[in-house]
Amino acid sequence: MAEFLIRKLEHFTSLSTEDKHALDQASRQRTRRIRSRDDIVHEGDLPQGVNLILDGWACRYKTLEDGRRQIIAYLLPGDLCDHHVSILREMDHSIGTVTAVTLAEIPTETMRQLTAGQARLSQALCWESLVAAAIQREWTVNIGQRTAFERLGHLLCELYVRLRAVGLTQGNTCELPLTQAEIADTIGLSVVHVNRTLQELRSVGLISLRGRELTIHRLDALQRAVQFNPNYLHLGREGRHLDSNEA
Amino acid sequence: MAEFLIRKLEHFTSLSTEDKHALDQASRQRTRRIRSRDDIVHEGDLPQGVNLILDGWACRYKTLEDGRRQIIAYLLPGDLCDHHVSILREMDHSIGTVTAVTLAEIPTETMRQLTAGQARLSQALCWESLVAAAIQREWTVNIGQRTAFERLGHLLCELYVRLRAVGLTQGNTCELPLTQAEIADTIGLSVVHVNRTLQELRSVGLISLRGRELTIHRLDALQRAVQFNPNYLHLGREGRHLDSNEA
DNA sequence: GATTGTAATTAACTTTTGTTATGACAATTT
DNA sequence: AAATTGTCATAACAAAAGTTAATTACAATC
Repeated sequence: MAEFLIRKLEHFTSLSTEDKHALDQASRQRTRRIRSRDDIVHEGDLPQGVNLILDGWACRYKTLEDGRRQIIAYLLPGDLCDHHVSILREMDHSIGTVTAVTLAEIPTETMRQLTAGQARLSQALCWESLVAAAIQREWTVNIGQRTAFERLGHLLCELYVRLRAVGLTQGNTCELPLTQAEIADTIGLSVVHVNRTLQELRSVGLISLRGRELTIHRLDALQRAVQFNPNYLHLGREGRHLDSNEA
Repeated sequence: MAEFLIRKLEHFTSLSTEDKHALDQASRQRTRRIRSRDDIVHEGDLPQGVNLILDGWACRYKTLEDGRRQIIAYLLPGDLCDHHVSILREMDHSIGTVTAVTLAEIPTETMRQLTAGQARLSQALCWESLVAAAIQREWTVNIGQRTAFERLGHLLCELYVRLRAVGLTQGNTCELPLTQAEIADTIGLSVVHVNRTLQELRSVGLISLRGRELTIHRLDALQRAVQFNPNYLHLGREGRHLDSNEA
Protein backbone atom coordinates (compact mmCIF):
# COMPACT_ATOMS: atom_id res chain seq x y z
CA MET A 1 0.00 0.00 0.00
CA ALA A 2 2.68 2.47 0.99
CA GLU A 3 4.80 1.62 -2.04
CA PHE A 4 4.93 5.18 -3.42
CA LEU A 5 5.84 6.68 -0.06
CA ILE A 6 8.54 4.06 0.43
CA ARG A 7 9.92 4.66 -3.04
CA LYS A 8 10.05 8.36 -2.33
CA LEU A 9 11.71 8.03 1.05
CA GLU A 10 14.36 5.77 -0.44
CA HIS A 11 15.66 8.72 -2.40
CA PHE A 12 16.78 10.03 0.96
CA THR A 13 17.89 6.90 2.81
CA SER A 14 17.50 3.17 2.55
CA LEU A 15 14.91 1.78 4.88
CA SER A 16 15.07 -1.53 6.71
CA THR A 17 12.58 -4.27 5.97
CA GLU A 18 10.98 -3.54 9.33
CA ASP A 19 10.63 0.15 8.55
CA LYS A 20 8.93 -0.64 5.25
CA HIS A 21 6.71 -3.18 6.92
CA ALA A 22 5.72 -0.69 9.61
CA LEU A 23 4.84 1.92 6.98
CA ASP A 24 2.85 -0.60 5.04
CA GLN A 25 0.90 -1.69 8.10
CA ALA A 26 0.21 1.90 9.10
CA SER A 27 -1.18 2.67 5.68
CA ARG A 28 -3.56 -0.28 5.78
CA GLN A 29 -5.31 0.54 9.04
CA ARG A 30 -7.91 2.84 7.57
CA THR A 31 -8.20 3.74 3.94
CA ARG A 32 -10.74 5.98 2.34
CA ARG A 33 -11.81 6.60 -1.23
CA ILE A 34 -12.82 10.11 -2.30
CA ARG A 35 -14.28 10.95 -5.67
CA SER A 36 -12.87 13.47 -8.09
CA ARG A 37 -13.12 17.23 -7.30
CA ASP A 38 -14.29 16.72 -3.75
CA ASP A 39 -13.01 18.13 -0.46
CA ILE A 40 -10.95 15.99 1.91
CA VAL A 41 -10.44 18.64 4.56
CA HIS A 42 -12.01 22.05 4.75
CA GLU A 43 -10.61 25.34 6.02
CA GLY A 44 -11.72 25.84 9.61
CA ASP A 45 -11.85 22.11 10.36
CA LEU A 46 -10.14 20.74 13.41
CA PRO A 47 -6.92 19.15 12.16
CA GLN A 48 -6.93 15.34 12.49
CA GLY A 49 -4.28 12.63 12.17
CA VAL A 50 -2.20 12.31 9.07
CA ASN A 51 -3.34 11.50 5.53
CA LEU A 52 -1.20 9.59 3.08
CA ILE A 53 -2.11 9.75 -0.58
CA LEU A 54 -2.09 6.17 -1.86
CA ASP A 55 -3.47 6.90 -5.30
CA GLY A 56 -4.65 9.89 -7.31
CA TRP A 57 -3.97 13.62 -7.14
CA ALA A 58 -5.11 16.11 -4.52
CA CYS A 59 -4.26 19.72 -3.82
CA ARG A 60 -4.14 22.23 -1.02
CA TYR A 61 -5.98 25.41 -1.86
CA LYS A 62 -7.28 28.60 -0.39
CA THR A 63 -10.27 30.62 -1.54
CA LEU A 64 -10.69 34.38 -1.14
CA GLU A 65 -14.03 35.95 -0.26
CA ASP A 66 -14.72 36.97 -3.84
CA GLY A 67 -14.11 33.50 -5.22
CA ARG A 68 -10.53 33.80 -6.38
CA ARG A 69 -8.73 30.56 -5.63
CA GLN A 70 -5.07 29.70 -5.26
CA ILE A 71 -3.80 26.16 -5.41
CA ILE A 72 -0.99 26.03 -2.89
CA ALA A 73 0.39 22.54 -3.39
CA TYR A 74 -0.19 19.32 -5.23
CA LEU A 75 -0.37 16.11 -3.25
CA LEU A 76 0.73 13.15 -5.35
CA PRO A 77 0.83 9.43 -4.55
CA GLY A 78 3.27 8.91 -1.69
CA ASP A 79 2.74 12.40 -0.26
CA LEU A 80 1.90 12.79 3.41
CA CYS A 81 -0.30 15.67 4.45
CA ASP A 82 -0.01 17.47 7.70
CA HIS A 83 2.46 15.53 9.71
CA HIS A 84 2.17 17.59 12.89
CA VAL A 85 -0.79 19.72 11.99
CA SER A 86 -2.92 18.46 14.88
CA ILE A 87 -0.99 20.90 17.05
CA LEU A 88 -2.87 23.76 15.40
CA ARG A 89 -6.37 24.70 16.46
CA GLU A 90 -7.84 24.85 12.99
CA MET A 91 -6.99 24.30 9.36
CA ASP A 92 -6.03 27.50 7.59
CA HIS A 93 -6.67 26.03 4.14
CA SER A 94 -8.57 23.25 2.43
CA ILE A 95 -7.50 20.06 0.73
CA GLY A 96 -9.45 18.81 -2.25
CA THR A 97 -9.07 16.08 -4.80
CA VAL A 98 -8.18 16.59 -8.44
CA THR A 99 -8.86 13.00 -9.48
CA ALA A 100 -10.46 10.22 -7.47
CA VAL A 101 -8.14 9.59 -4.54
CA THR A 102 -7.43 6.71 -2.21
CA LEU A 103 -5.88 7.77 1.04
CA ALA A 104 -4.74 6.16 4.24
CA GLU A 105 -5.73 7.87 7.47
CA ILE A 106 -2.91 7.26 9.88
CA PRO A 107 -3.87 7.98 13.48
CA THR A 108 -1.63 10.34 15.42
CA GLU A 109 -0.80 7.52 17.80
CA THR A 110 0.41 5.22 15.00
CA MET A 111 2.47 8.08 13.67
CA ARG A 112 4.06 8.55 17.08
CA GLN A 113 4.95 4.87 17.24
CA LEU A 114 6.47 4.95 13.78
CA THR A 115 8.77 7.83 14.60
CA ALA A 116 9.49 6.92 18.23
CA GLY A 117 11.12 3.62 17.41
CA GLN A 118 13.35 3.88 14.37
CA ALA A 119 15.57 6.91 14.01
CA ARG A 120 16.01 6.18 10.29
CA LEU A 121 12.33 6.28 9.59
CA SER A 122 11.82 9.29 11.78
CA GLN A 123 14.52 11.14 9.85
CA ALA A 124 13.05 10.08 6.54
CA LEU A 125 9.64 11.45 7.48
CA CYS A 126 11.25 14.66 8.64
CA TRP A 127 13.03 14.88 5.29
CA GLU A 128 9.64 14.44 3.61
CA SER A 129 8.22 17.49 5.31
CA LEU A 130 11.35 19.58 4.76
CA VAL A 131 11.06 18.85 1.04
CA ALA A 132 7.40 19.88 1.10
CA ALA A 133 8.46 23.19 2.64
CA ALA A 134 11.18 23.62 0.03
CA ILE A 135 8.62 23.09 -2.72
CA GLN A 136 6.43 25.75 -1.20
CA ARG A 137 9.35 28.18 -1.21
CA GLU A 138 10.12 27.39 -4.82
CA TRP A 139 6.50 28.13 -5.73
CA THR A 140 6.90 31.57 -4.19
CA VAL A 141 9.90 32.12 -6.45
CA ASN A 142 8.08 30.70 -9.44
CA ILE A 143 5.00 32.89 -9.13
CA GLY A 144 6.90 35.93 -7.94
CA GLN A 145 9.72 36.13 -10.46
CA ARG A 146 9.19 34.04 -13.52
CA THR A 147 7.43 34.89 -16.77
CA ALA A 148 4.28 33.01 -17.72
CA PHE A 149 6.30 30.73 -20.01
CA GLU A 150 8.82 29.91 -17.32
CA ARG A 151 6.20 29.48 -14.64
CA LEU A 152 4.23 26.96 -16.58
CA GLY A 153 7.30 25.07 -17.79
CA HIS A 154 8.66 25.01 -14.28
CA LEU A 155 5.45 23.56 -12.90
CA LEU A 156 5.45 20.85 -15.54
CA CYS A 157 9.09 19.98 -14.80
CA GLU A 158 8.38 19.74 -11.11
CA LEU A 159 5.35 17.54 -11.47
CA TYR A 160 7.15 15.28 -13.94
CA VAL A 161 10.21 14.88 -11.69
CA ARG A 162 8.10 14.26 -8.60
CA LEU A 163 6.08 11.63 -10.40
CA ARG A 164 9.28 10.05 -11.72
CA ALA A 165 10.60 9.86 -8.16
CA VAL A 166 7.75 7.54 -7.26
CA GLY A 167 7.83 5.59 -10.51
CA LEU A 168 4.76 7.14 -12.08
CA THR A 169 6.29 8.13 -15.41
CA GLN A 170 6.59 6.14 -18.62
CA GLY A 171 9.66 7.31 -20.49
CA ASN A 172 9.22 11.06 -20.92
CA THR A 173 5.48 10.88 -20.46
CA CYS A 174 3.27 11.19 -17.42
CA GLU A 175 -0.32 11.80 -16.51
CA LEU A 176 -1.44 15.39 -16.04
CA PRO A 177 -5.04 15.33 -14.85
CA LEU A 178 -5.32 19.12 -14.49
CA THR A 179 -7.67 21.41 -16.37
CA GLN A 180 -6.28 24.66 -17.69
CA ALA A 181 -8.38 26.45 -15.07
CA GLU A 182 -6.61 24.52 -12.33
CA ILE A 183 -3.22 25.28 -13.84
CA ALA A 184 -4.24 28.94 -13.94
CA ASP A 185 -5.11 28.91 -10.24
CA THR A 186 -1.78 27.28 -9.53
CA ILE A 187 0.56 29.72 -11.21
CA GLY A 188 -1.46 32.89 -10.84
CA LEU A 189 -2.49 33.42 -14.47
CA SER A 190 -5.83 33.62 -16.24
CA VAL A 191 -7.16 30.58 -18.09
CA VAL A 192 -6.77 32.33 -21.40
CA HIS A 193 -3.16 33.13 -20.72
CA VAL A 194 -2.44 29.57 -19.65
CA ASN A 195 -3.85 28.45 -22.96
CA ARG A 196 -1.68 30.90 -24.89
CA THR A 197 1.37 29.80 -22.94
CA LEU A 198 0.67 26.10 -23.47
CA GLN A 199 0.46 26.79 -27.20
CA GLU A 200 3.84 28.44 -26.98
CA LEU A 201 5.42 25.50 -25.15
CA ARG A 202 3.97 23.19 -27.77
CA SER A 203 4.98 25.32 -30.72
CA VAL A 204 8.64 25.40 -29.68
CA GLY A 205 8.51 21.62 -29.49
CA LEU A 206 9.22 21.27 -25.79
CA ILE A 207 6.06 19.44 -24.80
CA SER A 208 2.97 17.63 -26.01
CA LEU A 209 -0.19 17.71 -23.97
CA ARG A 210 -3.27 15.87 -25.13
CA GLY A 211 -6.09 14.60 -23.02
CA ARG A 212 -4.56 14.00 -19.65
CA GLU A 213 -1.18 12.94 -21.00
CA LEU A 214 1.92 15.12 -20.85
CA THR A 215 5.08 14.40 -22.80
CA ILE A 216 8.21 16.41 -22.22
CA HIS A 217 10.22 15.91 -25.37
CA ARG A 218 13.60 17.00 -24.05
CA LEU A 219 13.58 17.44 -20.29
CA ASP A 220 17.05 18.99 -20.24
CA ALA A 221 16.06 21.58 -22.83
CA LEU A 222 12.87 22.44 -20.95
CA GLN A 223 14.80 22.70 -17.68
CA ARG A 224 17.21 25.15 -19.26
CA ALA A 225 14.49 27.16 -20.95
CA VAL A 226 12.60 27.73 -17.71
CA GLN A 227 15.52 27.69 -15.26
CA PHE A 228 14.31 24.59 -13.48
CA ASN A 229 16.92 23.40 -11.00
CA PRO A 230 15.74 20.26 -9.20
CA ASN A 231 17.98 20.85 -6.15
CA TYR A 232 15.08 21.99 -4.05
CA LEU A 233 13.47 18.56 -4.34
CA HIS A 234 16.47 17.09 -2.50
CA LEU A 235 16.18 13.78 -4.33
CA GLY A 236 19.90 13.13 -4.42
CA ARG A 237 21.67 12.53 -7.69
CA GLU A 238 19.39 13.33 -10.60
CA GLY A 239 19.53 11.31 -13.75
CA ARG A 240 18.80 8.25 -11.65
CA HIS A 241 15.92 6.90 -13.62
CA LEU A 242 13.01 5.22 -11.98
CA ASP A 243 10.71 5.04 -14.98
CA SER A 244 8.64 1.95 -15.15
CA ASN A 245 8.93 1.68 -18.95
CA GLU A 246 12.11 3.18 -20.20
CA ALA A 247 13.70 2.37 -23.54
CA MET B 1 18.05 37.06 25.34
CA ALA B 2 15.28 34.84 24.05
CA GLU B 3 12.59 37.29 25.14
CA PHE B 4 11.06 37.71 21.68
CA LEU B 5 10.94 33.99 21.02
CA ILE B 6 9.38 33.39 24.42
CA ARG B 7 6.82 36.12 23.87
CA LYS B 8 5.92 34.59 20.55
CA LEU B 9 5.64 31.03 21.86
CA GLU B 10 3.38 32.21 24.65
CA HIS B 11 0.73 33.02 22.06
CA PHE B 12 0.50 29.27 21.66
CA THR B 13 0.97 27.97 25.18
CA SER B 14 2.24 29.15 28.51
CA LEU B 15 5.75 27.99 29.24
CA SER B 16 7.11 27.00 32.62
CA THR B 17 9.84 29.00 34.26
CA GLU B 18 12.21 26.12 33.49
CA ASP B 19 11.24 26.13 29.82
CA LYS B 20 11.92 29.84 29.59
CA HIS B 21 15.16 29.47 31.41
CA ALA B 22 16.26 26.67 29.12
CA LEU B 23 15.48 28.78 26.06
CA ASP B 24 17.31 31.72 27.48
CA GLN B 25 20.39 29.62 28.27
CA ALA B 26 20.34 28.06 24.81
CA SER B 27 20.27 31.48 23.19
CA ARG B 28 23.27 32.70 25.18
CA GLN B 29 25.69 29.95 24.24
CA ARG B 30 26.91 31.52 21.06
CA THR B 31 25.73 34.79 19.64
CA ARG B 32 26.88 36.48 16.51
CA ARG B 33 26.50 40.00 15.11
CA ILE B 34 26.10 40.45 11.35
CA ARG B 35 26.05 43.79 9.65
CA SER B 36 23.28 45.11 7.44
CA ARG B 37 22.75 43.60 3.93
CA ASP B 38 25.12 40.71 4.49
CA ASP B 39 24.67 36.96 4.04
CA ILE B 40 24.19 34.66 7.01
CA VAL B 41 23.89 31.44 5.05
CA HIS B 42 24.45 30.91 1.36
CA GLU B 43 22.68 28.59 -1.08
CA GLY B 44 24.75 25.44 -1.45
CA ASP B 45 26.13 25.60 2.10
CA LEU B 46 25.97 22.59 4.33
CA PRO B 47 23.09 23.24 6.74
CA GLN B 48 24.25 23.79 10.33
CA GLY B 49 22.48 23.97 13.70
CA VAL B 50 19.66 26.40 14.29
CA ASN B 51 19.76 30.19 14.20
CA LEU B 52 17.53 32.33 16.37
CA ILE B 53 17.08 35.97 15.45
CA LEU B 54 17.64 37.97 18.61
CA ASP B 55 17.54 41.40 17.04
CA GLY B 56 17.12 42.93 13.60
CA TRP B 57 15.53 41.74 10.35
CA ALA B 58 16.76 39.02 7.99
CA CYS B 59 15.24 37.32 4.99
CA ARG B 60 15.37 34.09 3.06
CA TYR B 61 15.88 34.66 -0.64
CA LYS B 62 16.66 32.92 -3.86
CA THR B 63 18.42 34.35 -6.88
CA LEU B 64 17.90 33.24 -10.49
CA GLU B 65 20.78 32.97 -12.94
CA ASP B 66 19.94 36.28 -14.59
CA GLY B 67 19.88 38.17 -11.32
CA ARG B 68 16.17 38.22 -10.56
CA ARG B 69 15.70 37.76 -6.85
CA GLN B 70 12.75 36.61 -4.78
CA ILE B 71 12.53 37.21 -1.08
CA ILE B 72 10.87 34.10 0.30
CA ALA B 73 10.40 34.99 3.96
CA TYR B 74 11.21 37.60 6.54
CA LEU B 75 12.90 36.54 9.74
CA LEU B 76 12.02 38.86 12.59
CA PRO B 77 13.21 38.94 16.20
CA GLY B 78 12.10 35.71 17.86
CA ASP B 79 12.10 33.72 14.62
CA LEU B 80 13.97 30.45 14.46
CA CYS B 81 15.49 29.43 11.17
CA ASP B 82 15.84 25.90 10.00
CA HIS B 83 14.80 23.78 12.88
CA HIS B 84 15.55 20.40 11.29
CA VAL B 85 17.32 21.58 8.20
CA SER B 86 20.55 19.76 9.04
CA ILE B 87 18.86 16.65 7.68
CA LEU B 88 19.24 18.06 4.18
CA ARG B 89 22.49 17.80 2.27
CA GLU B 90 22.64 21.42 1.22
CA MET B 91 20.80 24.71 1.53
CA ASP B 92 18.48 25.38 -1.39
CA HIS B 93 18.32 29.11 -0.67
CA SER B 94 20.24 31.88 1.08
CA ILE B 95 19.57 33.87 4.20
CA GLY B 96 20.69 37.48 4.33
CA THR B 97 20.24 40.39 6.67
CA VAL B 98 18.10 43.43 6.02
CA THR B 99 19.34 45.41 9.01
CA ALA B 100 22.20 44.60 11.34
CA VAL B 101 21.27 41.36 13.07
CA THR B 102 22.18 39.65 16.31
CA LEU B 103 21.58 35.95 16.26
CA ALA B 104 22.05 33.01 18.56
CA GLU B 105 23.55 29.88 17.06
CA ILE B 106 21.95 26.99 18.87
CA PRO B 107 23.84 23.71 18.33
CA THR B 108 21.81 20.74 17.13
CA GLU B 109 22.62 18.94 20.35
CA THR B 110 21.25 21.74 22.54
CA MET B 111 18.14 21.76 20.38
CA ARG B 112 17.73 18.04 20.91
CA GLN B 113 17.98 18.48 24.67
CA LEU B 114 15.43 21.29 24.65
CA THR B 115 12.84 19.21 22.83
CA ALA B 116 13.65 15.87 24.40
CA GLY B 117 12.80 16.95 27.93
CA GLN B 118 9.70 19.10 28.03
CA ALA B 119 6.72 18.14 25.87
CA ARG B 120 5.31 21.65 26.22
CA LEU B 121 8.38 23.29 24.79
CA SER B 122 8.73 20.69 22.11
CA GLN B 123 5.16 21.33 21.01
CA ALA B 124 5.69 25.07 21.08
CA LEU B 125 8.70 24.81 18.79
CA CYS B 126 6.75 22.54 16.48
CA TRP B 127 3.98 25.15 16.42
CA GLU B 128 6.59 27.75 15.50
CA SER B 129 7.60 25.86 12.41
CA LEU B 130 4.02 25.04 11.42
CA VAL B 131 3.25 28.75 11.53
CA ALA B 132 6.29 29.47 9.36
CA ALA B 133 4.95 26.99 6.82
CA ALA B 134 1.50 28.58 6.98
CA ILE B 135 3.04 31.98 6.27
CA GLN B 136 4.81 30.55 3.25
CA ARG B 137 1.50 29.21 1.94
CA GLU B 138 -0.18 32.56 2.46
CA TRP B 139 2.57 34.22 0.46
CA THR B 140 1.79 31.90 -2.42
CA VAL B 141 -1.83 33.06 -2.25
CA ASN B 142 -0.79 36.67 -1.90
CA ILE B 143 1.49 36.72 -4.93
CA GLY B 144 -0.66 34.40 -7.00
CA GLN B 145 -4.10 35.94 -6.56
CA ARG B 146 -4.04 39.41 -5.18
CA THR B 147 -3.77 42.74 -6.98
CA ALA B 148 -0.73 44.93 -6.40
CA PHE B 149 -2.69 47.03 -3.91
CA GLU B 150 -3.86 44.03 -1.93
CA ARG B 151 -0.48 42.34 -2.06
CA LEU B 152 1.36 45.26 -0.61
CA GLY B 153 -1.30 45.97 2.00
CA HIS B 154 -1.35 42.33 2.98
CA LEU B 155 2.41 42.25 3.45
CA LEU B 156 2.28 45.34 5.64
CA CYS B 157 -0.51 43.85 7.74
CA GLU B 158 1.41 40.64 8.21
CA LEU B 159 4.63 42.33 9.23
CA TYR B 160 2.79 44.64 11.61
CA VAL B 161 0.89 41.80 13.27
CA ARG B 162 3.98 39.63 13.57
CA LEU B 163 5.92 42.47 15.13
CA ARG B 164 3.05 43.18 17.48
CA ALA B 165 3.08 39.54 18.57
CA VAL B 166 6.60 40.01 19.91
CA GLY B 167 5.97 43.45 21.32
CA LEU B 168 7.80 45.42 18.66
CA THR B 169 5.05 47.90 17.80
CA GLN B 170 4.27 51.24 19.36
CA GLY B 171 0.56 51.89 19.03
CA ASN B 172 -0.23 51.57 15.32
CA THR B 173 3.35 52.20 14.31
CA CYS B 174 6.25 49.89 13.68
CA GLU B 175 9.62 49.90 12.04
CA LEU B 176 9.81 48.94 8.36
CA PRO B 177 13.47 48.84 7.39
CA LEU B 178 12.82 47.71 3.81
CA THR B 179 13.67 49.59 0.65
CA GLN B 180 11.08 49.70 -2.09
CA ALA B 181 13.36 47.43 -4.12
CA GLU B 182 13.19 44.82 -1.37
CA ILE B 183 9.43 45.12 -1.16
CA ALA B 184 9.32 44.67 -4.92
CA ASP B 185 11.35 41.45 -4.71
CA THR B 186 9.03 40.24 -1.98
CA ILE B 187 5.69 40.62 -3.72
CA GLY B 188 6.76 40.11 -7.31
CA LEU B 189 6.34 43.64 -8.60
CA SER B 190 8.71 46.19 -10.13
CA VAL B 191 10.12 48.97 -7.95
CA VAL B 192 8.20 51.56 -9.90
CA HIS B 193 4.95 49.77 -9.34
CA VAL B 194 5.63 49.36 -5.64
CA ASN B 195 6.13 53.09 -5.52
CA ARG B 196 2.86 53.76 -7.34
CA THR B 197 1.04 51.34 -5.04
CA LEU B 198 2.52 52.87 -1.90
CA GLN B 199 1.28 56.26 -3.10
CA GLU B 200 -2.14 54.75 -3.48
CA LEU B 201 -2.16 53.27 0.02
CA ARG B 202 -1.10 56.64 1.35
CA SER B 203 -3.59 58.64 -0.67
CA VAL B 204 -6.56 56.65 0.60
CA GLY B 205 -5.34 57.35 4.12
CA LEU B 206 -4.64 53.78 5.15
CA ILE B 207 -0.96 54.13 5.94
CA SER B 208 1.92 56.52 6.42
CA LEU B 209 5.42 55.47 5.59
CA ARG B 210 8.29 57.85 6.10
CA GLY B 211 11.87 56.97 6.64
CA ARG B 212 11.80 53.53 8.13
CA GLU B 213 8.61 54.07 10.08
CA LEU B 214 5.27 52.58 9.10
CA THR B 215 1.97 53.70 10.58
CA ILE B 216 -1.23 51.83 9.82
CA HIS B 217 -3.96 54.34 10.54
CA ARG B 218 -6.85 51.93 10.80
CA LEU B 219 -5.72 48.32 10.89
CA ASP B 220 -9.26 46.97 10.61
CA ALA B 221 -9.92 49.07 7.51
CA LEU B 222 -6.66 47.98 5.91
CA GLN B 223 -7.39 44.36 6.72
CA ARG B 224 -10.75 44.60 5.02
CA ALA B 225 -9.41 46.48 2.03
CA VAL B 226 -6.79 43.84 1.27
CA GLN B 227 -8.60 40.75 2.61
CA PHE B 228 -6.06 40.12 5.33
CA ASN B 229 -7.28 37.36 7.63
CA PRO B 230 -4.75 36.72 10.40
CA ASN B 231 -5.92 33.13 11.00
CA TYR B 232 -2.91 31.70 9.26
CA LEU B 233 -0.63 33.19 11.90
CA HIS B 234 -2.32 30.98 14.50
CA LEU B 235 -1.77 33.53 17.25
CA GLY B 236 -4.96 32.75 19.12
CA ARG B 237 -7.50 35.46 19.82
CA GLU B 238 -6.63 38.59 17.91
CA GLY B 239 -7.26 41.95 19.49
CA ARG B 240 -5.03 40.88 22.33
CA HIS B 241 -2.69 43.82 22.36
CA LEU B 242 0.93 43.45 23.16
CA ASP B 243 2.05 46.91 22.22
CA SER B 244 4.70 48.31 24.44
CA ASN B 245 3.32 51.85 24.26
CA GLU B 246 -0.38 51.86 23.78
CA ALA B 247 -2.62 54.82 24.54
C1' DG C 1 -26.61 8.59 -32.51
C1' DA C 2 -28.28 12.75 -30.36
C1' DT C 3 -27.71 15.67 -26.55
C1' DT C 4 -25.51 17.93 -23.08
C1' DG C 5 -22.00 19.91 -20.40
C1' DT C 6 -17.27 20.72 -19.74
C1' DA C 7 -12.97 22.07 -21.39
C1' DA C 8 -10.07 24.11 -24.87
C1' DT C 9 -9.29 27.54 -28.26
C1' DT C 10 -9.29 31.95 -30.43
C1' DA C 11 -10.05 36.92 -31.18
C1' DA C 12 -10.66 41.77 -29.90
C1' DC C 13 -9.99 44.81 -26.63
C1' DT C 14 -8.70 46.76 -21.86
C1' DT C 15 -6.04 47.01 -17.88
C1' DT C 16 -2.19 46.25 -15.32
C1' DT C 17 2.38 46.13 -14.84
C1' DG C 18 7.13 46.65 -16.51
C1' DT C 19 10.90 49.54 -18.63
C1' DT C 20 13.66 53.33 -19.19
C1' DA C 21 14.87 57.67 -18.04
C1' DT C 22 15.29 61.62 -15.20
C1' DG C 23 15.36 64.70 -11.16
C1' DA C 24 15.25 65.51 -6.08
C1' DC C 25 17.00 64.54 -1.91
C1' DA C 26 19.65 62.57 1.86
C1' DA C 27 23.27 59.96 3.63
C1' DT C 28 28.06 58.70 3.09
C1' DT C 29 32.40 58.98 1.55
C1' DT C 30 36.38 61.39 -0.02
C1' DA D 1 32.84 71.08 1.14
C1' DA D 2 32.41 68.37 -2.92
C1' DA D 3 31.43 64.14 -4.87
C1' DT D 4 29.33 59.86 -4.84
C1' DT D 5 25.86 56.75 -4.00
C1' DG D 6 21.40 54.97 -2.81
C1' DT D 7 16.64 55.75 -2.38
C1' DC D 8 12.38 57.74 -3.67
C1' DA D 9 9.40 59.93 -6.94
C1' DT D 10 7.43 60.75 -11.52
C1' DA D 11 6.58 60.60 -16.51
C1' DA D 12 6.20 58.47 -21.07
C1' DC D 13 5.96 54.55 -23.34
C1' DA D 14 6.04 49.29 -24.15
C1' DA D 15 4.93 44.77 -23.01
C1' DA D 16 2.47 41.36 -20.53
C1' DA D 17 -1.52 39.63 -18.89
C1' DG D 18 -6.54 40.00 -17.93
C1' DT D 19 -11.48 40.24 -19.63
C1' DT D 20 -15.26 39.14 -22.31
C1' DA D 21 -17.31 36.62 -25.51
C1' DA D 22 -17.91 33.58 -29.29
C1' DT D 23 -16.62 29.14 -31.22
C1' DT D 24 -14.98 24.60 -31.46
C1' DA D 25 -13.66 20.10 -29.66
C1' DC D 26 -14.38 16.52 -26.69
C1' DA D 27 -16.38 13.25 -23.55
C1' DA D 28 -20.07 11.61 -20.92
C1' DT D 29 -24.67 10.33 -20.73
C1' DC D 30 -29.13 9.26 -22.33
